[in-house]
Amino acid sequence: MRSLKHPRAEDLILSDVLRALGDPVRLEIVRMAEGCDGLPCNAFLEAIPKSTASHHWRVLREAGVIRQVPEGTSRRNFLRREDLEARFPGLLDAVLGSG
Amino acid sequence: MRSLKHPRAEDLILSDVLRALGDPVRLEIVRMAEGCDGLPCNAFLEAIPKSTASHHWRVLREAGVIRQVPEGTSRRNFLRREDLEARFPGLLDAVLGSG
DNA sequence: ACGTTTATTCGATATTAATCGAACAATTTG
DNA sequence: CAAATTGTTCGATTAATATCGAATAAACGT
Repeated sequence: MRSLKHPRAEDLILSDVLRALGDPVRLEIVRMAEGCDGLPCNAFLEAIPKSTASHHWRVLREAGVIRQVPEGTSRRNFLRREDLEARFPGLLDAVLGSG
Repeated sequence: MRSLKHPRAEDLILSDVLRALGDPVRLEIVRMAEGCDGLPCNAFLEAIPKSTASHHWRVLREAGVIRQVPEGTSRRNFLRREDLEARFPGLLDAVLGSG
């Protein structure tokens, strides 16, 4: 369960980030992740099945929106605020700040 | 060729806007539209076929990113800056400002 | 009316993406 | 080692999207 590939900050691609965020479910995930650093992947397992959630976490990770850190059998999810800010200044704030 | 449906500013949906922008071709269109108010739809017809371009303009229009104003047999395309700014402050600038 | 210009719509195809159950993998704990 | 916990991967299905040529439509000029 190791080997989680994360793109480097300087390799983030804007259209990939926007597409990752351009899905209602993932937008919900990201909003939930805001202010909840270290959120586990099953954060809202009553709402959607494990495999679906896993898929969305993966899309977010591969786009560089979140970073996943294994911890036991679980893993903690972090928004890549600094990396996103460095590459696309103001973007994450704009996305999170909007109702 | 009339009846171009545009969503109202207050009805813009963030995930729709992000998905519209989350495509390399459309991002290119929007970047080109920046500073080129009134761009016609065939702005870069050497690059992509008419029908494909029309499709992308439509996605952008229906998401509320651009406004299309008929003018003769053509139509002028405008970024909906104010509307986007009112609904999602900082978003468009962040998208356009990033390399 | 006719042709030209500009753009949309249709139809078909191909690709990508979302969903979710079942099986599997990795880690921790007893 | 066995069981429990947490996620991933597989496989299948369904839905959405991208692409583009050909036909169509609308507005304009002559």
